[in-house]
Amino acid sequence: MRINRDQVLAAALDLLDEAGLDQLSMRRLATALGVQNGATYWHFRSKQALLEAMADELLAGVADVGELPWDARVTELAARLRRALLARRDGARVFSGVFFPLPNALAYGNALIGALLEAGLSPKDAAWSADTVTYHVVAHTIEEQLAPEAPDRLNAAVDPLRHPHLHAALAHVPSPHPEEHFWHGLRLIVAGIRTEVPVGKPDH
Amino acid sequence: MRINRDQVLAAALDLLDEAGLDQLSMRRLATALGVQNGATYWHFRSKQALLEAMADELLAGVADVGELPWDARVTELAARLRRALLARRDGARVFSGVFFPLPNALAYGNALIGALLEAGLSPKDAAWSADTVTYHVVAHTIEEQLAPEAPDRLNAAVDPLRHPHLHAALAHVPSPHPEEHFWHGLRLIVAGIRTEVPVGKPDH
DNA sequence: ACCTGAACACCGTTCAAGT
DNA sequence: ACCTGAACACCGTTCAAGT
Repeated sequence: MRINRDQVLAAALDLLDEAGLDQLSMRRLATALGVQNGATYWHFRSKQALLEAMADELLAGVADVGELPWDARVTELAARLRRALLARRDGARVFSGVFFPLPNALAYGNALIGALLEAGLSPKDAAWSADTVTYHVVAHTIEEQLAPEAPDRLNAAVDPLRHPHLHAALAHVPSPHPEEHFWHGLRLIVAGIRTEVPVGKPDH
Repeated sequence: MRINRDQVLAAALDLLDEAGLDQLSMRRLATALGVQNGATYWHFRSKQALLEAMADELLAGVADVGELPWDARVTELAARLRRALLARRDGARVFSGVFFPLPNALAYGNALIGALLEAGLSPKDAAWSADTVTYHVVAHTIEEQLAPEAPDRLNAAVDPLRHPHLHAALAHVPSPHPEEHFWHGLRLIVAGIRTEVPVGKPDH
């Protein structure tokens, strides 16, 4: 059997969908490719390197947004990142285990910071606000992709007397409407960013 | 050798500090306790159960905040959660691998939602805004605890021509001042929450 | 250049048997 | 009640040897 790097990457992403991140092993991957255990190591020098390539593959095209006012651009980039992570099982966890410096991730970071600089933020505020946006996208999406298990255990654990406030909000946590939940948090953050945009830099 | 549940938990947290989450194995833990591999399984039915107990142990006392205006209380809770996660190596990753329904985590969630309900938010907005705050704390702290490796690889990967905006902000990402970075994002989120507090509910 | 075969040094978990 | 000893079914990684 003869395989190339792209085939390994594609097979790894397919195996991710089938088995999930926790069951994704180099040995199962080799078997799926019809090859011996050691063979994939010629194409990726470690499992970590493969996971990084997978993470960046997920982000293909995420940074390609058109001309928009800064706040709509920030929102669009966040939404595109979320959709990209949702496209594969455990996509958000794969991405968060890796985080930065591969091509598509860099393009995303560059586009997001660019929108915030254009809004009039300092480089520092732009970088930090970009992180806040990305933290929300990734953390929200991780929870969204884990959600299946959560609700029953939580309902059983919350004592209305000991945790009255949590109990009052229990119908909304974890959210049965992840899409709205996502937008709510993103709107909050963009509203917060807007408060630090200097006056005289209106966006629309 | 005779051990009890508390000793296993304490030894696990010490091993976490020494070895880090990735090197924390049930076998190393047994060895540290001077006991055979199977022995810890009498006290915790799985590694996952042990990690959950560790996560909740980290959060001891986090919810114990005094009477404060709602926004100061939200800020205080977030800061206390961050400090609790920073207290042990990889604390944020341990917590994020587990997330909810143990006693100290429930107390934290209850206190945070309580502050937001008192601000005048609906249960839904309170629950969702609480999640946004917690996402920020956890994601920020994970990155803060990983930081050692990140900066050089990133500097090498950013091409000033291809990523001009990212390049302009490179001194701030990853942040050399995690404390300020944390407060910046938290302030943003609290400012965003303030925009959805109904009028006639001033807090100070 | 790219794969096989086989090994090394680990894992989490289970469970009969002991005390 | 709590631990030992030993096994089961896995891991990631390396590397001489083959083609």
